Amino acid sequence: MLDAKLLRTDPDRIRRSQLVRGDSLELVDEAIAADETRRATIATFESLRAAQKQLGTQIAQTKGDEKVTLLARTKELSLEVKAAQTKVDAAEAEFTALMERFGNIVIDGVPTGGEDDLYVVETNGVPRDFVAEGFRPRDHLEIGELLDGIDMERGAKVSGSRFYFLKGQVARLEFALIQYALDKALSYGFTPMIPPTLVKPSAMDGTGFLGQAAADVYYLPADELYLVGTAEVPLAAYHSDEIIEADQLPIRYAGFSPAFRREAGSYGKDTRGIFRVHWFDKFEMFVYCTPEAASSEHEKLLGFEKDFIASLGIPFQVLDVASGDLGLSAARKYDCYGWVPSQARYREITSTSNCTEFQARRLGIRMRENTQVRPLATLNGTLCAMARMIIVILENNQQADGSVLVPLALQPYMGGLTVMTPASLSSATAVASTA
RNA sequence: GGAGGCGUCGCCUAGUUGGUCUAUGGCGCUCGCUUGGAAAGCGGGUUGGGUGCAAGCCCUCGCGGGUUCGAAUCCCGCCGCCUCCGCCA
Repeated sequence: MLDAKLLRTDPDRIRRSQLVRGDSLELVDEAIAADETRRATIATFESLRAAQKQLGTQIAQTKGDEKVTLLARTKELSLEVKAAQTKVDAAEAEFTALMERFGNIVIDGVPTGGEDDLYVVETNGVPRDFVAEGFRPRDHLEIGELLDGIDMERGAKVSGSRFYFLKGQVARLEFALIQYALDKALSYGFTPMIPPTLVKPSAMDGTGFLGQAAADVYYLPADELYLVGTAEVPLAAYHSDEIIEADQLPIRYAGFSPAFRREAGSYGKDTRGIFRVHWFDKFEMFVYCTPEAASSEHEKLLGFEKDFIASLGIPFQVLDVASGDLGLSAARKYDCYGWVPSQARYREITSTSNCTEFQARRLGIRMRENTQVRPLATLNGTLCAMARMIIVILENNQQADGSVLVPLALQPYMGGLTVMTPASLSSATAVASTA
């Protein structure tokens, strides 16, 4: 939600943002008109209501004939107040409906363009040269199957397409990632959280996922609950309708949860393996801070993501996401793309968004600074999306025989295991390395 | 799931025969006086939101409807919490 005042004080700021987002400019004028209508109806209502109150006070103080005289006047006034109230409700509803169609104001400096415009900010690490090493890199599914660690067929049998089982060594790899991510989050100063995965419509809507992204969300009509696509939703709604003292900020949570996505509109896209799935587990960072600190917090979140990815030895790029591809809530977004050898390109593995006050306004989250109460800023960032991190680990660390070296950082979390080995290879190796 | 009770401005609380409730008191917080400094004491302030330069005005007693000239107070629905029972990781 945008600041309604901005419509009156600086509509051009909104227009500029709409332009680079590729969103409607007419919407701005419609909203301004609706705002004026709304304010007029409110003014009418308030003056009528004031008159009614005054009359009511007089009635309470009088008796007898005088009271009867006063009462005779009240009925009509009451009807007028009710009519005015109805108009206010209608005008407010129309205004709100228009306001909810606005995406967040894009921060100056965000590159303009759409989904296909990739602005690479930096490249980190060097992809392995498999040609020089003399073998064709397998893709993650092939490796996963050799390790007897990813089972798509049974995933489909049990739950349908885009579902999977992680098994044995790869399941263990996820557990290691979870534990490692937790320790990393603690070292970054985050409070660990395990949030609910089913949320009410208000939480889903407040975080901006019921707008253009609504078709991508699982819904349980019998219970009026949504399955979250990210822990961002419960972590943002956690402080909804609260006022937080400014000296408590920033608040940093790292939430672990499953993420459910219908992937509507991505039929036929990334159908192989666990790159694009209906469910995966994820460690998500979430920050509440002052609007003034939002940009620097955003850089910090990006820094944590880079540190995490680099610590696992994955080559990656950082992208400054173009204005037209920001989604509803983000004012700026950085994606980290990890190197995927089988595709010989970088693919998205993490994403961090600065939502400024946009989500906070929708969710009623404010901060008190001295005597002033105003919306705060919220930011989110992926610490570790398990499925995709498993993909890049398996592919980047594979060896010619199908075994996979465990990243040094994860070895302590896998009981010292240094290599994941296909069942077809000598079991002596596996036994020796787990010992 | 069944039965009953409750839901007031940070916390606790008054209010329940509908009308000056523009919501009482305490705690906490805060400002001032006092003090060498502090405590105590005394005095003021303290729910949020909208609008306005301001004074002010309007909204807000879990949420949403209704009755009424008028609702914290009466009625209906919903939500949440507590107690007991049933079921169950």
